[in-house]
Amino acid sequence: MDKKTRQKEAILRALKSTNSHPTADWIFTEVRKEIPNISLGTVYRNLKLLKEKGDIVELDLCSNLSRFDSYTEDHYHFRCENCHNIFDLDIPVDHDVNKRVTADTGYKVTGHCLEFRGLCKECY
Amino acid sequence: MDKKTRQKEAILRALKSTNSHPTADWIFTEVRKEIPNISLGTVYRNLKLLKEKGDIVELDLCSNLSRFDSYTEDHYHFRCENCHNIFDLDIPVDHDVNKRVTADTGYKVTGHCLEFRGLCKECY
DNA sequence: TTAGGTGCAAAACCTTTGCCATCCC
DNA sequence: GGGATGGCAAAGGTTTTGCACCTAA
Repeated sequence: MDKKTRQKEAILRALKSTNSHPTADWIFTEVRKEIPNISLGTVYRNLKLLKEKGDIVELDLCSNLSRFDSYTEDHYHFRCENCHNIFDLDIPVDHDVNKRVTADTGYKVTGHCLEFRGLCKECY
Repeated sequence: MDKKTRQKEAILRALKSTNSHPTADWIFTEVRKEIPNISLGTVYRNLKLLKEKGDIVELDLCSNLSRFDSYTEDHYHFRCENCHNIFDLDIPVDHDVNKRVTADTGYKVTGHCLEFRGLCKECY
């Protein structure tokens, strides 16, 4: 298993050539310049292999994933990795961290998203 | 605009009846008990309307969204809300926060995901 | 009366998978 | 040779959209 192939090497090279956290489709477009008949399925399969091997990571990013809540106050979440439930956390939201990161990085930070993960009380 | 309809009211009621952060499909299943011929499209449309009105929120949760990175060290990200680029942040990762939240909440926290947002240096 | 909402189905996306050919080890 | 991989296309899952009909105000 884990053969070295042109496709896999080109995918890894494309990923290393950027720090823009690309999507599979971006990588596909990029690699196709070199291997015009590579298929998107191959890109997905190799990204999966590279991830399993630890050469790359699939990023945990925050985004609206069509999960809804009628509780509209700003709060943090905890996700159980066993039962996959998401729980509201009753801990204070750190609003000052936005200012601190703005000062530290130069980006104009207006908000943040923080999620904890592990095992819930039932699954522990 | 913003008419009151049976469908919209049932959707909001379903959402208020739970704190499980449901998906559109869960809401669809739930509301269908009351309005058997409601369509999934209507659920999506009303969730969008309710969100715009501020009655509900669509949650910002962390997840693997098929964005990849060859930089495998643990680090935080900043997302520009104007140009939508994602930048690596060169600030220390707070590993202790997992322990603190474990102590405060009773959940067994083993990791967290933190993302900042706002405007990047170019867009500011 | 009429702008906005609904149901239905099709389209649009994105990701995975099955199949068979092909390529390395 | 034979298991791993690739190309292709079809299948899956989720969300959006076009359209004709309906309904609340």
